[in-house]
Amino acid sequence: MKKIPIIVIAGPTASGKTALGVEICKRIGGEVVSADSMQIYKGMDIATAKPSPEEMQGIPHHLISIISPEETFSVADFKTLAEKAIDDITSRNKIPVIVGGTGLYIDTLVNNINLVESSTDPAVREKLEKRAESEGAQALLDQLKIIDPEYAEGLHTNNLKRIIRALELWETTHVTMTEQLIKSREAPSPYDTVYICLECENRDYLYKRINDRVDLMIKAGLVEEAKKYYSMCSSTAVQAIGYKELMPYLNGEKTLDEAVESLKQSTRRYAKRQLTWFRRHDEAERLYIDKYGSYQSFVDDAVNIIENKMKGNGDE
RNA sequence: GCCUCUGUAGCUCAGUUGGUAGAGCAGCGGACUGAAAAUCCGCGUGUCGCUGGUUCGAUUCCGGCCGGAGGCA
Repeated sequence: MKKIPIIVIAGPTASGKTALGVEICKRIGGEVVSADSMQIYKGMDIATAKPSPEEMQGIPHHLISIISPEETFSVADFKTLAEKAIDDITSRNKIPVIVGGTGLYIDTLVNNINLVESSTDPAVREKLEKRAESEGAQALLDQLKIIDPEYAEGLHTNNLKRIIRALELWETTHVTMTEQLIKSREAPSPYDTVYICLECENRDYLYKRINDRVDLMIKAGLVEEAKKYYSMCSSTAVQAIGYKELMPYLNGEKTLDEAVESLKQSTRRYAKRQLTWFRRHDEAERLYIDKYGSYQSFVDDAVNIIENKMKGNGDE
């Protein structure tokens, strides 16, 4: 069966993925599929640095601002929606360009990780959380050791979220995490992927871009946006970097400057984690954003890589 | 000008009765399968201001110099 060509533009926050994605779409006839766990939410525009209509330059963008901040969202939801978007795009003879910084979402989609169905249950999760409070995380980990020793082996006692998730998976489906890790990978990926990863040789360069962008967000009205949306955010949406860091200021516990500093720091740490995630992709083509003399040469390089790779893939 | 205090990690500071040093924060590395902008794990990164002296050995004691803070004139 012929594989579907897709392009991935990954990289840390503030590395220029959005702009590059649009440029690539213009050159090769593509449409953007956002792989961003927070841009998915309506209204949270400034905090998540969503592209404005002008920045989109007429290129269709999928999976941005499609669900309410009150709703929860997960990788599984993302995969379903992204597959639909890809079908839609390819049916119109356009190329899907996956742009985003949520590594888990991207890899789940691209590698066609098939997650077991109906494996979440808020009630089960809550019950496990309560048990962890009364009995301690170690008790849960001990239980997991009996159910799924292999997976439990790699978990630290402090990693309560993962312990709970593994137990939840078992209680709702009687599939162990170890089984899911294997089964989920059995189906081959339907995609021929050109994976481009934005990197930065000098970390300070990226950090400066982050700091500057946070300052711009504040000027653009991030504080007002936080007041408007923070209280209605679901357990997923509250995790966004931007509002929670400003709350101490809005509650009078910190000055605005202090809150902004901590917002910048959270963003820098996030970028670092993203870099770690994408670093493991040996197959990805890396573009170092601080190594180009002009924006034009940067875009040219990216397009060249894509065209060469796609030609190569087509020959196979 | 004199007196006092002070100089140790990127920052704030501990400390060594003389055997080249350690906390917090910052930072760095890693993991990641339905919360992932989340969550978790690991790692001191150092001319102890400079320079002489005493000593087997000085970041530590003594002298001088330089920088900083305060006080008296």
